[in-house]
Amino acid sequence: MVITENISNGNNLLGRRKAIEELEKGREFANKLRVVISGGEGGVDGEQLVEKVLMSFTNSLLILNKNTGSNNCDEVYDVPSSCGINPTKSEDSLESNCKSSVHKERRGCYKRRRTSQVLEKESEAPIDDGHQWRKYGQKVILNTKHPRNYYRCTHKYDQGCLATKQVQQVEDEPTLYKTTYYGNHTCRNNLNPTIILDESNDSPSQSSMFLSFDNSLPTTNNNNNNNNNNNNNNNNNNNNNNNNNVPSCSSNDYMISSELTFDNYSTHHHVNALSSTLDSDDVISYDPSQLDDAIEHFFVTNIY
DNA sequence: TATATTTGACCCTA
DNA sequence: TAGGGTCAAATATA
Repeated sequence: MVITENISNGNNLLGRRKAIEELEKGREFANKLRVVISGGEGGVDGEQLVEKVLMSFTNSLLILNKNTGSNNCDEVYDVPSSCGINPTKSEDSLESNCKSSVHKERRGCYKRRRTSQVLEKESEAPIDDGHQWRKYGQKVILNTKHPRNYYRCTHKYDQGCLATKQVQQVEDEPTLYKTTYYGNHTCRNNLNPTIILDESNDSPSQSSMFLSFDNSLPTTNNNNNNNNNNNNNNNNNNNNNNNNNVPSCSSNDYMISSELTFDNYSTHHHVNALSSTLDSDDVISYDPSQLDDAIEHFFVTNIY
């Protein structure tokens, strides 16, 4: 794998070299995994390979993050204690729970989110990111012309997914919408890769996508769930023409922008490793011709 | 009928 | 204490 790096503040060459080694390992494991998946090689534990791949990527990111010296974005929201979440119940039945007198007394007992772990994105139109959102509020914000819209993940109650987003029209550019994402999607839909592709933009410089390397999310232990997820995702695909997933910022999340060419994409998307922990100016450019299909497939099918 | 949206109220945090 | 995030009843929609 040829990797050209433009990490402006990544002066730790040794660390970067290690990162590259880890990425190469990841590719190697992914290749083996591809063989396993295709049924060609018996006796090889696919789950172990997945874990190795994830470990390689995680190590790489740790190294890169270490080089950049930032450590933010470790936030996970607290679930409001007042509204006991029972995943076995439907959302509405849970909302009914929340409508109980006990809950009513605790109305508003939420914790205001801290300001970290956010991802902001501006787009010509409200982003259809592939997740199912439910609007729960609208608020006029001081000194703004347009109200701010509040959305939560549809699976907040049935799966305890705490991801939320806010959408607000940009004042200066009425055609622009600023979408701010908070929290990770923990719902099963999130097994789609966390990729934001703004295909509406012709200019590569305006397009970006977001990949999450968060290996804390369900992987091999949820094979059954994964299958279900695939079904869910298919359903979601039906519901969403532009199935872009919502990113959320964690220590393992990376913003990818336009310099990486995925063969499966008609447009070119460069890798601009803008992570929660990397400075926005930090760029890792990968030689597109060297990107292995298996890695790509891995990204698309397993990450986040 | 089920699900989603609207909107005023509630109340936590800066 | 004002502003902003969330709740939840009312309403709309499929």
